Amino acid sequence: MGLLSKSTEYALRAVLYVASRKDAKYVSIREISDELGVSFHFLTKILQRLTRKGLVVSYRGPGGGVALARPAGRITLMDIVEAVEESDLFTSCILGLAGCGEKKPCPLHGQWARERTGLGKMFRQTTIAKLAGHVVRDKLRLADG
Amino acid sequence: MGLLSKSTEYALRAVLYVASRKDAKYVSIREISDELGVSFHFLTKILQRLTRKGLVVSYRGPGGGVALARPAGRITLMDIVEAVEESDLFTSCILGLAGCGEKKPCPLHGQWARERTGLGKMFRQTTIAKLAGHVVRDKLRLADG
DNA sequence: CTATTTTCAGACATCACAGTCTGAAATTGG
DNA sequence: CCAATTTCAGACTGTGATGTCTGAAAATAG
Repeated sequence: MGLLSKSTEYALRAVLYVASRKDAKYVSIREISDELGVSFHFLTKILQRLTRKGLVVSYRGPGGGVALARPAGRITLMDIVEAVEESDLFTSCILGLAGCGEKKPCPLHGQWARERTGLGKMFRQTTIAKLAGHVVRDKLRLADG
Repeated sequence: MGLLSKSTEYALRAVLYVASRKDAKYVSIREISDELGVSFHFLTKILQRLTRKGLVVSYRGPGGGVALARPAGRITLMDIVEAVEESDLFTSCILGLAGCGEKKPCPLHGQWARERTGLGKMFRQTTIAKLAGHVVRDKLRLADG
């Protein structure tokens, strides 16, 4: 099992792509799906979710597309993950036990809680701006290959 | 998305349960599924996988059931995960990009690689014996509630 | 040998995620 | 107004993980 769902992977890649071309006003979903090599219609649904959540703004018609709703430096990975992913990786028990916590821990609770905290910190502290800058400077790819 | 699949969660809980009752020679799958509160038939399939992989030995007939194939101190969480889980969480790209690695990293590669290493260490260094001991000593539960 | 208990094996059903398709609504440009 | 472009909306299908069911095979006890 991957850490993130396909939907979340695509959402992150799409947002990073948009951020990495901040010269453009709106970036069309068709361009994004072509560049990322993913299904146009599927990506459309995912980006609509981000639009409804207010992370992205969209515009219809020629020259339209999507753009970030706020500066990339104020959007974190966690913002995207929470908007798309439903199950909460950062609070649930690694053995899937309901009610696992400090009071009634599962045998792995302590160790998993530590790892989970580190992961959460990474997602909360990393901004789209930082990664998009990384992409532009080092010419990193957002597609397979 | 959870970190582990349901199958892997059940496998870990079942193995921990068996290890925590090391007085018994064989523990029947019926007893395990009752104690864990999971489907008997589903758990049977998962334990058969562990049997085929050589982590567990089984015996049919009255008084039969499953037992650990080697001392719990020589079975790690990683052993179980690798036997049940197919996709490899500990080597794949967090954005799902094929060919992501040190040479052609995705923008998140560095950060994810660090977290991933910590996770892998936890799974590789933690033995069933340690956790089962934890369960027995502190009377921890392996079922919901 | 017979009946019971248990794992083994595989078919089948169910469900969520992933992906496809068609058409409506909005916007632009001529 | 008209045609083209693009997002929005939702129905539909495919696929793999999850879960259920039935019966065979092995072992035990009487």
